[in-house]
Amino acid sequence: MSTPYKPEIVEAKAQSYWQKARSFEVTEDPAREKFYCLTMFPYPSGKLHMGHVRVFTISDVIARYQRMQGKHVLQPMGWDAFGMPAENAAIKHGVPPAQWTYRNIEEMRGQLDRLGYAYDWSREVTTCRPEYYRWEQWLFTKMFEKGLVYRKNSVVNWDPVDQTVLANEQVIDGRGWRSDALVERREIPQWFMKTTAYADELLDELDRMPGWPEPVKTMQRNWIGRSEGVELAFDVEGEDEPLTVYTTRPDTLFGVTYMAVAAEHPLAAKAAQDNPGIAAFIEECLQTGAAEATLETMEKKGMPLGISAVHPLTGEAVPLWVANFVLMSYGTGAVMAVPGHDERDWEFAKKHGIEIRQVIAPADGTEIDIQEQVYVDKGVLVNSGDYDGMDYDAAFNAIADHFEQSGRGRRTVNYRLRDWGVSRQRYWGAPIPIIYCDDCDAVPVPEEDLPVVLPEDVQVTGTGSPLKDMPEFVDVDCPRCGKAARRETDTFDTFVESSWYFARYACPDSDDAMLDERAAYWTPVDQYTGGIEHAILHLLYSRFFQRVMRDVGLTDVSEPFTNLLTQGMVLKDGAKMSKNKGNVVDPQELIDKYGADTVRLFMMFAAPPEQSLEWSDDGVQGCYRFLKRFWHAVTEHVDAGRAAALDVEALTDEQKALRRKTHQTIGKIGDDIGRRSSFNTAIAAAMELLNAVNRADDASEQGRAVEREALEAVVLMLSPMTPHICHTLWSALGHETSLVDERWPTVDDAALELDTVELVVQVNGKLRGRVAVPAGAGKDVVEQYALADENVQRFVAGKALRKVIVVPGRLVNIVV
RNA sequence: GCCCGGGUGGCGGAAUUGGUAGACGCAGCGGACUUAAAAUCCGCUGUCCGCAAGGACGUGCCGGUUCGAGUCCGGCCCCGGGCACCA
Repeated sequence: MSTPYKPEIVEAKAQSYWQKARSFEVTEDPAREKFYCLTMFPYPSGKLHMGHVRVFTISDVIARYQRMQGKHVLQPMGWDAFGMPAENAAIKHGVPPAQWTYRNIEEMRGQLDRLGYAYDWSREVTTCRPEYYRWEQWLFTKMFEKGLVYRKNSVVNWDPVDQTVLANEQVIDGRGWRSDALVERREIPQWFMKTTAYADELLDELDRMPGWPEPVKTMQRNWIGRSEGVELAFDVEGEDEPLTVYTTRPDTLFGVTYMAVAAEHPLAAKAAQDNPGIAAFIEECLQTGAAEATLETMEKKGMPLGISAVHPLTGEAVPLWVANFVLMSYGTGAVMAVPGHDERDWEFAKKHGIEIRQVIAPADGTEIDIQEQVYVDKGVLVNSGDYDGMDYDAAFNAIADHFEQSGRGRRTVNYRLRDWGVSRQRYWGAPIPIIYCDDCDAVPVPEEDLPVVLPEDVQVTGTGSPLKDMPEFVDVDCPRCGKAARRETDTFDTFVESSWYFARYACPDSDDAMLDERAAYWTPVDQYTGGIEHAILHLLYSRFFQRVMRDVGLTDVSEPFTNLLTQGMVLKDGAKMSKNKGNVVDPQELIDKYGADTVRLFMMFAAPPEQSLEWSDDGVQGCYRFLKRFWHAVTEHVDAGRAAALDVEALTDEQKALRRKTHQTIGKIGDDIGRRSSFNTAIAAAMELLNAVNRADDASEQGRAVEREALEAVVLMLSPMTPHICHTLWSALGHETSLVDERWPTVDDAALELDTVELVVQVNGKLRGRVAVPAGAGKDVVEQYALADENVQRFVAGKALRKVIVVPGRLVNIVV
C-alpha cells in the first residue's frame, strides 16, 4: 500500500526547497533569453480573495511553463499600496492608513507564499514607500519642465454636508455615501497630464500589437475616440464672438434647427443673469454627480436661452438652448443639433416641438418619413441648396472647403480622450511635488528636495485631507525666491503609481535614477496578466507613462506589455466578488482544507482564463480527488519497482495506443498552455491521459515502461499548475535533480503514426455512420468505404448521388 | 445612454480554421468493497420515441448563407465589465 497524499507536508517541503535554493531569484544574464512575466499587483486590502488567487495562478503557470521552455524568467510581486480603503479603515478604526497597509501586506505576503508562487521577492515594490514614489514625483517635475503637465479647473463631486470631495464610487444615487446629501458638481483647480499629446501614437501603435486581445484594443481605440470633423463658427445675435461647434457631420448642416450649449458654458451663464428660470435650470444641471454614466442616462432636459445664432449658409435664425446632455469637456461645449439625422437631437426636438428637417436621403432611393423615424446613416444630400445630390465625402469636403476659405471654420481632429486629471483631494497618496508661491506661482519641488515625504502619523477624519492641518508639511519656503510659500496638499491618483511599477521591478533598489541599465534587459514585460476591468484606464495610463519615460531618456521601450492576458472576474451569485458587495469567499479556508495545489488546480480548471468564473464550492473536491488519484498512480508505479527501458519496437498495439496518447497529450498541453492560454483544457487532457494509464493496467515489462513514460509526462506537464505535488512525485520517480529545473517533454512524432483513421459519414449533413479507412487513403477509396456502410446504404439506396465531400481525417458527406 | 464581452445538459465547461455537439470534471442513479459510514473502485447519465438496431429533436430568441452553422451574416432578448475620483 502506498503512502497517502498529505498536501500540507508535500507543500511545506517543496516551498522550503525553493526558498533554500533561491529558485526564483534572478539576475540579468544577457546570454539567456529573458521572459518577464507579470501580474497586475494587488491592492493590500487585508487578505487574498479569489480574484487574486485566479490571476496569480494564471501568471505563475505561464512563468513556470516558460521556465521549462528554457527561458530566464522574472516574476516579481509588489503592492499597490495607496488608496481609499486605507483611509476608510482609518476613519472606522482609528488606525493610521500606513500602519493598516503595512499590516495587510505582511498578511498577504504570507498567503502568497503558502500558494507556492514562483516570485523573486528580492524585487518587491511597495508604492507607499518614499523610495518608490520619489521617482514619480521626479518624473512629474520633468513633465512640468517639458510642458506635459498643467493646472486647470475641473469638475469634482462635492458633498456639501461633509464639505469634502467624493469619488464616483462614493456617490450613491446622486447622494454622498456618508452624508446622504445631494452631491454637487464643483470646479476646483487640479493638475493634468497631457495624455492627449500622445493620442495618435497610443492609437496607431495598437495596430502593431498582435499580443493584445482584440476586444481590449477595440476598447482603447474607442476610448481614444479619434474623429475627423469640422469646427464651424455661428454668429450669435448680440455677441461679438461667434459660437464655435465641432461636428463630424458637416453634410447635415442644412438640417440644423437649434443649437445647444453645456450648463457650464459662458453663454448659458450670461443668459442666466437676467433670467431666473435659466439660472435655476443651470443650478439643477449642476446638482448631479460628475460620472459620465450618470450624465448619459439621466433624462434629457433643456431650456431655450432666448437668443439665436445665425445659420452660416442660409442666414436663418437658429434658437440657442442650454441642455444637460452637452458636455463642457468634449469639443467646444456646444453642439449644432440636427434632429433629422441624430438620435438624441431627434428625441429632444420631438419633446420640445422643434422643427425636424430631412437633409439626407438613403443612397438607394428608399423613401423615409423623418417625422416618424430618425435617419442617422450616411446618404445623399437633399434640401441642401448647392450641395444637393452629393454623397457624404463630397459634401464633407465641399462644406469644409467653403468654411476654410471664408475663415469661418476649419477641418480638425478631435479626441474623446481627455487629459488625465491626477490631483486627488485625499491624504493617503503620493504628494504632488509642487509649492505655491504668491510671486512665483506653482513651482516644482527641486530634485535635491525629493522625495516630498507623506507624514505617516496622522489622524484621518473623513472631511478633507489631514495634510491641510499640518503646518510642518504645508509651510515651506519658495524654492525659487525663498519667500514663505505653501506646499500642495493634493496627492496623486493611485493610477500614477501603477503606471510605471512594472519597470521599477527591474531595479527596485536604484537610488540614483528612476530606472537603470537593468531595465534595458528586463523590459518590456513579455506577459502581463490582469483583470479585464483594467482594459482601458490602467493599461492606457501605463502605455502613456512608458512613452513619457522614453521621452525623458530612461528607456528605448515604447510599449510596456508585449502580450496581454485579461482574465475574467470571479463572480459569486452573479456579481463580482468584492469587499464592497460582501460576497467574498476566503481562499484560505480551502487552502487549509485541501492544500494550495487543489486550489490552484481548481482555479485553472473551472473556466477558461478570459471568461468570468462563477464560484461554487462544488468541484474543488473533484480536483482534490484527482490529485489523490494522481498521487496513487505514481506512488504505486514506483512501489512496483524500477520499470524496464522502453523498447518502441517491442510494443503491443495497446501499448502503442497508450504511447500515442502520451505524445498526443504532450503536444496538446504544450499548445494549450504555450499558445492558447487554455489551461482548463490542458488539465482535462492530463486527466484523460491519467485515466488511460489507469485503464491500461499492464504489468508487463514494456507495459510498465510505457506507463512510466506517461506518468513522467503528466508530472512534468502538471507542474506549472500544481508544482508541489509534482515536485515530490518527480523525486519519487527516482530523479536526482529538482523538477523546477526540468525541461518540458518533447513529442516523439513516430509515436503519433496511425495505420487507420476513423471517419464520420454523413448523408445530407446528418451523421449516419463511422468507417475505418487506411491512413492517407484517397478520396475515391474513402468514398467506397463510406458507401459500403450498412446504415449509410439505408439512406443512400435508390437515390441519385449529387455530390460527395471528403474532409481528410474527419468526415465524408454524401449529398443525395 | 455609449463601448467591450458572454448565453451550450441538472451544474462548471469542451468542440482551436464552417466539418462527429456535450471532451474533462461536478452532481445524480446503479453496483463492488464495508457490520456500517466515509474513502476508494466499476458502470450509466442531453430530451423524446423504440425491446433493440436505430430514429426525431437539441447550443438565449427570430430570420438568412452553406453540402454542412454552437461557430459566419442581419434583427432582437437577457447577463457581466468599463465609462475617466473603486482598485
